[in-house]
Amino acid sequence: MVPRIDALTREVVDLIAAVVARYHEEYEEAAAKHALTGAQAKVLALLAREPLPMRRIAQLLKCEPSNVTGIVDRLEARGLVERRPDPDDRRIKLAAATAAGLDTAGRLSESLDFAREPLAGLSAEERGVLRDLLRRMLGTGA
Amino acid sequence: MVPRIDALTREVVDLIAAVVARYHEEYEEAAAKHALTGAQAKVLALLAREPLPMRRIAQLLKCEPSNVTGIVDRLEARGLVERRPDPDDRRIKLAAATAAGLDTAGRLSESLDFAREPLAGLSAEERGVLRDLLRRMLGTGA
DNA sequence: CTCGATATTTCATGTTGTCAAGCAACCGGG
DNA sequence: CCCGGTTGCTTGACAACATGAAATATCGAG
Repeated sequence: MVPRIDALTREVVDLIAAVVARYHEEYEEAAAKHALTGAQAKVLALLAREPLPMRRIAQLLKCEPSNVTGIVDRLEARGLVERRPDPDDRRIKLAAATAAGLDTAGRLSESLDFAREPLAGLSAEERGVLRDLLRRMLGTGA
Repeated sequence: MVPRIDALTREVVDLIAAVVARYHEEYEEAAAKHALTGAQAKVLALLAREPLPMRRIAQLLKCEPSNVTGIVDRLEARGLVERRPDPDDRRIKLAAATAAGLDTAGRLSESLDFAREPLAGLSAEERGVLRDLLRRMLGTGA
């Protein structure tokens, strides 16, 4: 039998759940401000950094490639993203942010206030401690 | 020039994003183990604590009541949840977990390993520090 | 009793997600 | 070269989730 979770761990898990809920809420809200869904905002943010093959987007989003087709379709229909051929492999289609897409992505990341808001109450030193703890939490992955 | 968000805060935000992504992944996975979707698991977990009016579920899920109708429909079709009349107000329908629902909810929460896995690497003292930092992050949002 | 507010459902619609099937293009061994 | 297997993407059918508007039933105040 698995040992029971102690009260402290339980509380930390609940706090993490609260952080997750709040992060999501703010992310969707920020995306909606630009008439984007969460998934669309995520893809646009990825493509604002560099063009990516459809397959790669699916890997990063942990979903099926056929799903990415639809999301990119909608972004493309709004002129935020375009599909380009890959010069080295004609099977591959590179999704890339257009100028309008880059602009939207920029304004989107500015309105992601999750950064400033909840972390504002912590000192630089405390943020450093938090960073180290989160790093170690994520470090040993499965 | 002073960046809008310093590098340390940026990194903490990225780490939080990673935690959020991982939390979701594991939550969906745990739900899928019991043939539930994430939304269904969430509602079932709520109802395992106490019966709730449809409207209240919608508030807790931050979605429209009409959406809850469908989710509860699916849970009810599988015998995990039932709708009861509210003795005090005949407009209200109380969604309540059945015995089977309570059983599933119990096994579900056991398989939510997010607790043990990533936190296992931290000492009790470190978990205490993490708890305090998260509390303050969520506290007032000031 | 009547009127407005509340609780839920139904319907239409759109987005996200899966899976299976299909097509085009790459790549290896003959 | 060509052939067969693999890879990358799209299409189609379908389910779940989400919203908004409209319908129904009930409550509560005047």
